[in-house]
Amino acid sequence: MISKEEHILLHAEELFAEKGFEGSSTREISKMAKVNVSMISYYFGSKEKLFVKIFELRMNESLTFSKDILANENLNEWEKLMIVINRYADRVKNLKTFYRILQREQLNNKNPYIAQFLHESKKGFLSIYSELIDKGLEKKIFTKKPRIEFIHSTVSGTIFTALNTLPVYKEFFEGDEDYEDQYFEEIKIHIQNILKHLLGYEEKL
Amino acid sequence: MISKEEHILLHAEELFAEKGFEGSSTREISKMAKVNVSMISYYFGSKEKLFVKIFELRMNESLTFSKDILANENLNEWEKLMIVINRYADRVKNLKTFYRILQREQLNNKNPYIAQFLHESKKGFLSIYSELIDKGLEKKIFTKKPRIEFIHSTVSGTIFTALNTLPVYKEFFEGDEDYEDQYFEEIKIHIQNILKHLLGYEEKL
Amino acid sequence: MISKEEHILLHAEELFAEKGFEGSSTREISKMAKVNVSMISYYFGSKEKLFVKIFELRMNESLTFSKDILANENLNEWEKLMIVINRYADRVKNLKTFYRILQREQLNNKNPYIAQFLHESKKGFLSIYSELIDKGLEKKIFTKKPRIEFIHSTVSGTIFTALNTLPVYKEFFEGDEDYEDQYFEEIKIHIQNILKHLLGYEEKL
Amino acid sequence: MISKEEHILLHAEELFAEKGFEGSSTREISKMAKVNVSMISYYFGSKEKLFVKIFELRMNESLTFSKDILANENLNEWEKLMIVINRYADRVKNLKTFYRILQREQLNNKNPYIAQFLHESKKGFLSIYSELIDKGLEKKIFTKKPRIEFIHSTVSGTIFTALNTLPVYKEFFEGDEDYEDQYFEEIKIHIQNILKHLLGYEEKL
DNA sequence: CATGAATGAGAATTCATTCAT
DNA sequence: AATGAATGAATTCTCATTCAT
Repeated sequence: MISKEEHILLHAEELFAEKGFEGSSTREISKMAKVNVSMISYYFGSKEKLFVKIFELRMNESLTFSKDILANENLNEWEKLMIVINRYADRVKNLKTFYRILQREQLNNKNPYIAQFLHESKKGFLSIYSELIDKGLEKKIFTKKPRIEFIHSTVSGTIFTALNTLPVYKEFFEGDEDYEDQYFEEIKIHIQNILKHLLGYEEKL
Repeated sequence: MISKEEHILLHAEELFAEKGFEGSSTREISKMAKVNVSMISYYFGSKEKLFVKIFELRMNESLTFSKDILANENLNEWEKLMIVINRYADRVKNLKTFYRILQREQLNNKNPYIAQFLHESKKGFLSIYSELIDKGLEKKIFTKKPRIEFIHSTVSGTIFTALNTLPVYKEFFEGDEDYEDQYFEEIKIHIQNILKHLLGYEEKL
Repeated sequence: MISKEEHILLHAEELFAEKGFEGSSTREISKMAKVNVSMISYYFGSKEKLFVKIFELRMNESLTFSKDILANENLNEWEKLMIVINRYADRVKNLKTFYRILQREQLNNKNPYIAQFLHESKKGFLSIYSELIDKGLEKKIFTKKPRIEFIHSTVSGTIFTALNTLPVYKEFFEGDEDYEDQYFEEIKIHIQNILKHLLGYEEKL
Repeated sequence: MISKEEHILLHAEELFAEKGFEGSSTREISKMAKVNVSMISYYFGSKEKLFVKIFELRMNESLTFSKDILANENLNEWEKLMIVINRYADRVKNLKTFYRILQREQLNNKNPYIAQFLHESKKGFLSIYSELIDKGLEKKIFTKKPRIEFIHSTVSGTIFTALNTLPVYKEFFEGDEDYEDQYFEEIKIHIQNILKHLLGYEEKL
């Protein structure tokens, strides 16, 4: 059974994704969640605190996301990198709603708490890429040393642009109903292909 | 000499970039532009019309953007592609402010006029990529046929993510004051590198 | 105990009667009703909806007004006609405030909903007059057949002009404080007198 | 050749008739008259002074209206009364626009100058009716002495209600395009008929 | 714990008028 | 004498939040 609080939160996430923070009114949230307006202040303190709560919820879900992978001794660096990126792509696809909010917030830089969050999260990815690539080079799995920023810009950028532009792609290429799912699978391979090239990685037989 | 109308428009662009459409109040715009609040309605009709005006202004600036390049008979497809992409990257860098607004509007889909604009603009890029790549393949300049969507996702995504994440990169890699300009020059080469790989293009000596 | 909503409505009616819709500001209404300005939007949605609400309230009060009289088998057509007109005159006198608004709205034709309302209401009176006079002629109670429009113009016109011009009459003829009440009683007899003449009706002994 | 001032005035009259004083903005007036907004303040001082100017213009046109008739020794009182009333009806019909404004202003009582004007005008009619009826009774042309207020209420009321309700009449009785002109001619006879009855006047052969 | 009526600050816009030219 | 750009007061309405129950 879902709690009333969570119920509000999920509807709020949806509305924030669609209309942004300022564009979403507490009235509309409360109408969608079919609760009284005052419930938002009651449960979360304020509209802004509700917003932050959504962030915390989703971000915490992915906190332990990569640590275990990095620590796994049965995987080599290329495999680890692929798992991190594939999981990331899946996550973005599955939490479309939330990642819309996140992208907007990246542009906003308004709420300092969230800004900090995003900042750290990005630095986290940069560290992971740094560590994996350095180790891979040491082990000679990788033969080229690219700028980490480029890796990040291309990986994240490709995933998010794919997500945001999908409807246009679908129309332009007259895709069927499975287009989206297929596209997201193939884009992982596309990224993998690019990374192989950038890192000079050769799959062994 | 800059007109009062243009003066307001430029300040509005800045604020919209920073806080979004809903997040920017006419009061604040007028305060920034040091004019009376009513001037916005007076010159533009409404806050929304001002917003659209900014769009029209910037988009019209880039209307004839690519047509002349495609028509140029002295360039081969690879060269054309590079020029289109490099110009795009430069433009995004130079009009940072506007492209923040544009990115947000991509997420919003609220104003139907602007939504249409963006939609067409994207389809325009897809056509250009399609045409150039097909011709390049015909002429055997390119040896691989990638999905056009992938090209678009990666090119646009890399540029925009670079733009948005630059402050984080700068901090993480302790970049100096020239970091930004250098980064934007190098990212063009990075994209070029990826495209060479994806298209199977080999530079002739 | 009167509700806050009704309280606002009554004060608004008064102000609308005095100054018209456009001439009455929400601020002034709220000041008169001693409530916060936002209460008007809160309770009624908008100033205009409040206005329409007043109309609906007063018009609904008089909906069943005439039907029961027309159906009464113990009254002849002359008696029915007199009751309809006398009730109308009384109503106009008792709801002076509302009928000021109504008269103005007749001149305005702005709000389509209200325009429709008034249109139907007038057609209702024309039907009643038509029916009663035709039946009265059939039964030979009436001996002359006047144009229904004339009956309507004269009956309604006399009542409303009396209402609007009363202060002038009172001053001109130096009426005492009972002048108004007496006048309204006598004007009913005056109308009756005219109608007897127009319909060729002879009271039987 | 019409002056610019008069040009504005006529367009303003039209708009005031349609939307009332508060409902008509100087911008709209200026747009209708195809002049700059500031012209209204420039020529008339203010919107309100323009409004009063319209009143003065139309009222002055009818100032000498009745005096000459009353003084005419070749007409008896009944004939004079008929001329006064017929002219009034014609005037109301011909200056529909202005009389819409006037009727609204009767309900408003806002501008004290205009209120005074209307007050005096009505008292003027009451005097004329008084004088003519008293003299007619002296001369035994009239055999009944009605209340002057009733005469006024019925005459003015019938004319104005006819004017305002004509569209409804036309629809209800499916009148053709000449309906309005015919109606206004017949209503004069209708009023004459009523007055004969009220004054006990018998036409001599 | 939960509600919903009520609040007042702030939003965008329209308005009549003024002022420099 | 005439213009039109510019003004700031006032308008209606929406908003997040509070408070009594």
